[in-house]
Amino acid sequence: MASIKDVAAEAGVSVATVSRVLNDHPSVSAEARTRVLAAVETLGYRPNAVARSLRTDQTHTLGLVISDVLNPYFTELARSVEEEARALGYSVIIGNADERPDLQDHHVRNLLDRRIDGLLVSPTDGGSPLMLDAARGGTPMVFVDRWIPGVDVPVVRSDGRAAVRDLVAHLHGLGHRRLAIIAGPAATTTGRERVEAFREALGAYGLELPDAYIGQGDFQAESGRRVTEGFLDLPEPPEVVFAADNLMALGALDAVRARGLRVPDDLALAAFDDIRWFVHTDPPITAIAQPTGELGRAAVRALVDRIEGRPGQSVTLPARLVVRRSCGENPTPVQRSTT
Amino acid sequence: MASIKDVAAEAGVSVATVSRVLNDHPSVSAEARTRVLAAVETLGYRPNAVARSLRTDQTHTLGLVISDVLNPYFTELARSVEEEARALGYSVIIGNADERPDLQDHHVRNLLDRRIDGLLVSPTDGGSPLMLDAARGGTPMVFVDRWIPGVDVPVVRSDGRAAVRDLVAHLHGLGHRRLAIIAGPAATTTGRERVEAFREALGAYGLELPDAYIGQGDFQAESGRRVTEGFLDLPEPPEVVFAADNLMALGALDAVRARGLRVPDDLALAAFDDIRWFVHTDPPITAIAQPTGELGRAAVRALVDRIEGRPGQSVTLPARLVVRRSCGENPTPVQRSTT
DNA sequence: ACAGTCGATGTAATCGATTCCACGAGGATC
DNA sequence: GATCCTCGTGGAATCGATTACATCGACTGT
Repeated sequence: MASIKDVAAEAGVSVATVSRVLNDHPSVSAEARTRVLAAVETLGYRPNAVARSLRTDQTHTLGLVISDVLNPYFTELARSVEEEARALGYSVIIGNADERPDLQDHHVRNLLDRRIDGLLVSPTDGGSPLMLDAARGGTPMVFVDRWIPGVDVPVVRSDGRAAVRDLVAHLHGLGHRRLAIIAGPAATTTGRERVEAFREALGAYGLELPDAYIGQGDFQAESGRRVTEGFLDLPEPPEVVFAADNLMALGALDAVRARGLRVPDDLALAAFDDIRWFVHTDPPITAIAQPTGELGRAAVRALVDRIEGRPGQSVTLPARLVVRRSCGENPTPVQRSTT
Repeated sequence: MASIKDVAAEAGVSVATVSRVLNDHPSVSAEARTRVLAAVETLGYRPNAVARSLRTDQTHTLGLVISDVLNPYFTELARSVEEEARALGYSVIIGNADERPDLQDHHVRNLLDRRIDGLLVSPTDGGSPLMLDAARGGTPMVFVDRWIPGVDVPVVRSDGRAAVRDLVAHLHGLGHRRLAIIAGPAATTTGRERVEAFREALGAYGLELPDAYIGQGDFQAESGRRVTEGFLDLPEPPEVVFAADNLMALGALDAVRARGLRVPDDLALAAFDDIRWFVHTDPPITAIAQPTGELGRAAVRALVDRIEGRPGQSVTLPARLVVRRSCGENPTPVQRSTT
């Protein structure tokens, strides 16, 4: 592969001049510029990004560590992140943690070794030593969706509190009184927050959230299935299950189906995170939708701000309830005004 | 960030010795090794992968350019690719082409500039000049799922012919005679092949595939919706629609639903690529399942073989039909023996 | 006419690693 | 006791870019 020296030789100039042309530095003669450009063309030369990064100490690359690529919420997030990053002149390297802290650490380390300019993380746990060091250390960082408390890093996320209240209002209106939740890992902020928001919303109606109605999941489908089976085995099973993400909702559907039961007649179902398939499931699933694309874009903007020396804002956007038929028929149209 | 020089100073040895310890070169004294390791520990030193790559001309990185991250088939592929690559000591950088040739070229160029060790591509088109150059040029390359004919690059893919025959047998057995297909772009191999396989299979039953029953899609949901609407507007609409991927099947569902029609009574539906949600859609969707994980792993093995100087085999694995209820009730269990 | 300025260019240092080569000490061989 | 290896080590070149600094010619202003 041709290097800058080859181009310089071909054009009959020094490597400095070639570099100047490539980075369009002002003081290059038109003459030299055309000769260099011609040489670049004939040799099919492309600058070596590795060498360039070593010298400039910039990779123009963002690292994105997401919790699970198989979760449509995170792929949508990843897509919007890449899109916005590209628009701002950055590439993105994605690391998939599969909800495993060890894998998450592996990717963070790998990205740091590659000297990415900044890191976008949706942490799967409360923060390993490595993650905390990275956050405190030099690398610009932004949390997206989930975050780690007590660390001075901007957070871009969505607030589901109001939407959860709307959901509970909807469920209560349909006559449901025994409401259960499939929670995410307590080590994650979204794992805890969604339970708390649910409990608070229930409280407003004088309802309790007994421990038996809090199933411990891990944001993966299999745990949703397992927890739902547990609920169904209870002497007094819940009337509604609220899954804290879409994959656990899928697992819940598997469990209900395996028993030959029906949603919503035997068990109503709602989920956090809306995905396109929820429109076509049997029945269509009531869900809380996050402004995923906007979240991804805002996160990139915040990170690039930090990288380029500007402050870098935390952002919180509201989620909203999308009512479908999985919690009961003839739903009262409870929608929040925010779009 | 600490460099190898800092470590050398801290340990009281030369950088050469530090490098030897880090790459466990045999001729280093136990004494020096422990001193270096201690210095590494106290400084929290991590080798700069950029510098290392520049010197060794190896990045231990694979590029993966996929057609669409929002397509669950490709995310599953990406996941298995990353998994196998990690097991073999490589990282993966994913580029999402969104089914757009220009974006695909952007990512290929970007990956080449980063001097990745090898490239895994599922091309969105017949091959841009850049792609062809890359294939012929030095970079080891392997095609996965889709490929470009006439280029000497190993191909790892799945053969759906037998499964499509099974599908048509199933449909014919249910009494369907007017069968339509939502095709992928003619510029992609999978776009063409699936139509051809379908046509051939129909031929075996003396059925035609008229042009009006071939809808041109682009593997995205919106095109599936549009094409299906066209089918429904025909004076003699088809009885079955076979979508060449899962996203176009989603679009077809949208279209059917928008008209207040029902699957399979008003229109039967089948899809290429099986996904977990197909079990829970209304009705569950009959699909052709690819051994996606195995495909990804085989592709990585082939690519790493090439990178490390071994031949690099093409691999073709069979797909299989999974019958559900979207083509009609009481299905004859047509299953191929292969798992 | 001469000093000063400016624009274009080249030389060389530099980024952080790897690795060839030379060198010195110590042990084995005769 | 001289020679020859072997082993551990350090110095320095190298990878492919960027960029500070020096140089040189031409032009300008007085």
